[in-house]
Amino acid sequence: MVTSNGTARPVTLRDVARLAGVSVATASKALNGQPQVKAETRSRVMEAAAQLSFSPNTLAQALIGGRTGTVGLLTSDLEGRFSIPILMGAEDAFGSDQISVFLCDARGDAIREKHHLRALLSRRVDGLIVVGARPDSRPSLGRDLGVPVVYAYSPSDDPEDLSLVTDNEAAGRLAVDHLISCGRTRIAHITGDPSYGAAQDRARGARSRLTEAGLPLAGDQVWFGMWSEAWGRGATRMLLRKDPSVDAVFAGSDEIARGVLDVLHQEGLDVPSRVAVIGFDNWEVLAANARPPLSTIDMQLEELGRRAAQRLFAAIDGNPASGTETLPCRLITRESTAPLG
Amino acid sequence: MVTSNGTARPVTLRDVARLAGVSVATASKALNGQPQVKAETRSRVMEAAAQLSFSPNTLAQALIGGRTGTVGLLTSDLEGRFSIPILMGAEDAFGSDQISVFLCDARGDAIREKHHLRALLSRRVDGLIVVGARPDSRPSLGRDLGVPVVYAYSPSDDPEDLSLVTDNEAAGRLAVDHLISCGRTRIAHITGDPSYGAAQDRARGARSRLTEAGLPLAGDQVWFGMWSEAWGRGATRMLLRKDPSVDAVFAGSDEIARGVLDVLHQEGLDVPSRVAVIGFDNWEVLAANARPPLSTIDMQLEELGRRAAQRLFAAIDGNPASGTETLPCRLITRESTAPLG
DNA sequence: TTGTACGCGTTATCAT
DNA sequence: ATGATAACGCGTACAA
Repeated sequence: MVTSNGTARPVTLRDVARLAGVSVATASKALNGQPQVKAETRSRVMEAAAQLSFSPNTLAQALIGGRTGTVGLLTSDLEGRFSIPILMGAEDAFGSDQISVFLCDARGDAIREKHHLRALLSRRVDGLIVVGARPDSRPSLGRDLGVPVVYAYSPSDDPEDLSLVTDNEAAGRLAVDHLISCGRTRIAHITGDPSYGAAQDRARGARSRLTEAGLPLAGDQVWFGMWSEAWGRGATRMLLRKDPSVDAVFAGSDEIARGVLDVLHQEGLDVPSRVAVIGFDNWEVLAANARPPLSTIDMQLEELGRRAAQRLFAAIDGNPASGTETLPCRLITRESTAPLG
Repeated sequence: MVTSNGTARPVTLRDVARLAGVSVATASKALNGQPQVKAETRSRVMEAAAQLSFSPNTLAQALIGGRTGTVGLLTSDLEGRFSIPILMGAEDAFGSDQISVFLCDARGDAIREKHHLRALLSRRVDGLIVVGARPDSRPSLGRDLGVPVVYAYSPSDDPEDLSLVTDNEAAGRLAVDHLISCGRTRIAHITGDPSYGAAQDRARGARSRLTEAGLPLAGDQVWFGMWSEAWGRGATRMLLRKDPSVDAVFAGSDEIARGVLDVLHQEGLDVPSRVAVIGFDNWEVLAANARPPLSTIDMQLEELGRRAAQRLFAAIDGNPASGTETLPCRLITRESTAPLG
């Protein structure tokens, strides 16, 4: 572990100044592009810096400037697949702006979250993004943290906070709208855990679009259950028994959709000619590799993460916002939905 | 954005000292549990600190101590599912030791990686963990970074670096061993991209275990292809045509295994009574929800991440290691493998 | 054009 | 037991 100055100590501006034969102040000015420095001096300093592969100690800079150029990303559920794209989008947006990201996973534990929060604040992060595990509201971190906070995916329960969420109701409308435009008239909805606000919102959107079109809900009910493939299979069997005439299924997740497809195959009902199926999440591995490839709704979570980063920027720069901002979902059409033959 | 001291400025030790009516030096000692301070004074300081909800500025501490208590996590592929568990394990191990983690995603781009590396070094991280996207060797970051580095999943191409990888050859042996112990004698191997060292290693392990047992490789070849469900389907069809007597399939990934299951169902071959299937990765959503639930190999990536963190600790504390350390995989038995009726 | 001096917040050393 | 002071690495107002 020997650095370029031949010791274990990192290279400092003093080392550069000494090598260039100037004072630290001049070295600082030269490297920071201040105009009041002779061209030849500047190049001598730059050369020295390069030779020692000097990189300024960000901590010292932060201590002066009051800004650390860091933000905290507080997630409750890294394992779940929803956090990741959001996190990627945010990381991407920050990375291009020279901001470094502290990652903290609270694992759904409030104690651990408090702990991480303290750590982040003592590191003087310039702001925080809180990424929830599920699309329901979560407790606010409070109003007086000293740094701006943006909530993504899970909105804060304090309306004064700024939250960014996906528009689940519109997504439900979108899915059903697509099935209708494929000429389907016997549309069913199989979805997951009814305690999820998102499940309710999507169902409401689906119902309202059906009503608009004067169409019934096939099976006469929304099939709530669990977010699993197995439930998709079970619900489909019940649905087919109750209403064999169904010609389209809107599934609340791609996992559920995979279960739906499985049973439709077993029953010899072709997709999409006999029954169209649309999923939710656009979880590529599941959706793109389904047989047939699955049409689905994309929540554009990476975009949500990017947007959260932008909002945080603005707040850091003194332009805070508040309230809940809703982002649209996008329809992805693959082969599991098509116009009726 | 008003902090507890009534201004926009974070609370400093001076504020605490003033409120407690002591000097900053004494306040510091009191809060840091130094013995040479009167009990009553200490409690007065603690109270003041609590009242102002003071938290020490880590930057200033780091500036003195030379240690920042931060590490960089440099990943090349956040999207891929292999980085996440490793990252979780590392974050977990660090979190419990008061270390904060900078997350950087290079997105497989060497330029971006260099960029992030510079940023991390200028933030004076105490160490780095480099998480690769695929289990093949990758270019070393170099020997003279000034901080210790641990490579996880993708080993460094410099043997002087410390790398932690999974034992793919042993994993291949393990999978086949399990199928043999289920009484299977016509075992085939369908796997992914042959340019992956891991694919080759697993295949080698599988072959060597078969040879030991005096068993042939069903289908007379390893079916290399792609890491996709579709390839699993295609390869299985070819396999069944070439060798209908096959009674077990070792799939190189759970995705491939899902494709295998799909075709076996279509062909009316029951799993596991007629054909046993074992996957690889223990990707829960795919494996646990398969029909039937899939036996598979778990790479214990979270443990690998934790281990990487430990090794980095040791190196930071002056006990560096080097070379490649290999971690074992674990067999997960579910219902897709069982003794022959 | 260059150098000196101070401050950022904290800890450690040395007096008191 | 407490306080004044230096030091960490850098940027910047000010003096030269």
